[in-house]
This record gives sequence, structure tokens and C-alpha cells, in this order.
Amino acid sequence: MSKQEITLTPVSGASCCTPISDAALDSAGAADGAAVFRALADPVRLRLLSMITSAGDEICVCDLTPQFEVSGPTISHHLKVLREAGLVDCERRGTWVYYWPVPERLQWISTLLAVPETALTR
Amino acid sequence: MSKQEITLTPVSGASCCTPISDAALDSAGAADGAAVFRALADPVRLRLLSMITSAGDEICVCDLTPQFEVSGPTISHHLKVLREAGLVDCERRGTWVYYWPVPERLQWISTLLAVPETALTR
DNA sequence: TCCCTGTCTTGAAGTTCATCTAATCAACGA
DNA sequence: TCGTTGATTAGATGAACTTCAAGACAGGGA
Repeated sequence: MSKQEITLTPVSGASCCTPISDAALDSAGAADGAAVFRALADPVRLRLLSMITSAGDEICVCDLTPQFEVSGPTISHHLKVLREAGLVDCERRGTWVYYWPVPERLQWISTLLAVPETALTR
Repeated sequence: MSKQEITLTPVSGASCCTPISDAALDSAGAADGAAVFRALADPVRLRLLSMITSAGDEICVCDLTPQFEVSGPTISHHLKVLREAGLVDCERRGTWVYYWPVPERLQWISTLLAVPETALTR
């Protein structure tokens, strides 16, 4: 299920680990970045990611769903969006499905937003 | 024009500067965060923000618009979204309008995504 | 094999968003 | 005062997104 539904390239050429502010993003890099931010642009998904990441190791879908007021299929849909953005990965083990974060991906977008010292002097 | 169109609270209570992974986000914090990510979830806006932030100090709208293939009003719309998300601010000086980044805001969302060491060990 | 539980996928309805054109507003100079 | 230039706002349209209900799929136990 999990392994490679991820379609986004983890990094777009030279824009890897380059803070957004060091040099203007090219169109391709912007499209990649925007796709990841779009995955984060929903309160349910942000909370899901937060819960998955704060779980320490991994977390079962059955522990996530009851925390929300939306239906199971909706949670499943949001998890799929996070998965396709490369932010989390999952695996079925027996009856249950477990999710865990992809730290490299989180670090990448975090770095993308890093503010260079030169911009902090104003 | 600029000063206070910003409607988002810069920070939601205890979630201030708390990495997404240190503790699960509450609904309010998730809504705030999602609103900012939604502002970044468009390639044009991401490039606009990149250009504004990489300009060093500030940049004129007239230098931004020609770099895109969309119309002026569309650029203006996207700049408004970035403004309302608190990511940039602007000021008219004579004929031209200048934009600059709000580093605290960028740092806030960057920190929100920071991955704690505990999550990097798997 | 059959049924039950848990999760995901599909299809449809309603809503939100990106974009355009046209109109409006602000500053400047003749 | 009027016309020009630069930027934003308003309204309309088509595309994309969120959500749910219904059905399908996977695994476990009788």
C-alpha cells in the first residue's frame, strides 16, 4: 500500500534545502512546494499530521479517527493526501493500518521557509 | 492600506512556537496553521513570497508582476492573500507600492514544522 | 467457507478557489 | 482640472476541493 504512491520529487533540483529567501524559487520548485503546502492547508490534515508526528513512532488509524467529527472515509481521504505529499507513510499489519511521519520531508519544507539572517535585520 | 487587514491571530495560545510534533495541535491551532499554509498552497504565491523575501529589503509590485504570466489583478489578489495571512506587509510610496516579508511569521510556521530529534531516530 | 471488523475507494453534491474583464482608486504632471 | 500610469476591488465563470453514503477489499476467527 504505502511504499511508492509518492509522486512528488522529494526535491526539485537546485532548490533542495535552499531557503525560499536565498534565491527566488523557479516555477517547478514553486509547484512542488505549493503541492506540499496544499496538503497542509486543512485543519483536519494538520491535526492528523500533528498526531502522527507527536506519536513518537507510529500510530494506528483506529486511534486517529475517533478524535475527529468527520467520517472514517473522510479521514482516510485526508491520510491519502498526506501520503501522496510524501509527509507520512503507512503499512497494514493484520487488521490495522499504522502511520508514521517522514521527517526528511518535514525538514525540507521547514527549510524552504527558513528566514536568512539578512532578512532579520530590518 | 497595509497596517491592519491581518485577521489571523499571530499565534494561538499555547501552540506558539511549539513544533507540530511536540504535542498534538488543538483545533484552534490547527485552523490558524492551516490558514497560513493555505496562503502558501499556490505556486504563484509561493514564488511571490520567495521573490519578496529574497529581495533583501523590499520590492515594488511593478518588479513582481512582469515575472508572471497571469494578469495584474491576479497578482494583486495573491498579494492580498499573503498580506491577510500576515506573511508580508506593504506600503504605498508615491506612485508605487512596496512589499516586504514579515520574518516573525515565516519563522513561526517554520518552527511549527520543525521535527524534534526524537522523531529523527527511526 | 462464511461472517465480522476495520479501512479504503468510488461517485455525487455542495462549497471554495484561481483567474479573467471591467471598473475604481491613488498619485503625478501638463 | 484633466489625462496618464500603477495598483486594487468587484463580479462572473470554470476548476478543484471537502465531505458523505455506499460499496469493495483485507484479515481474523468460528
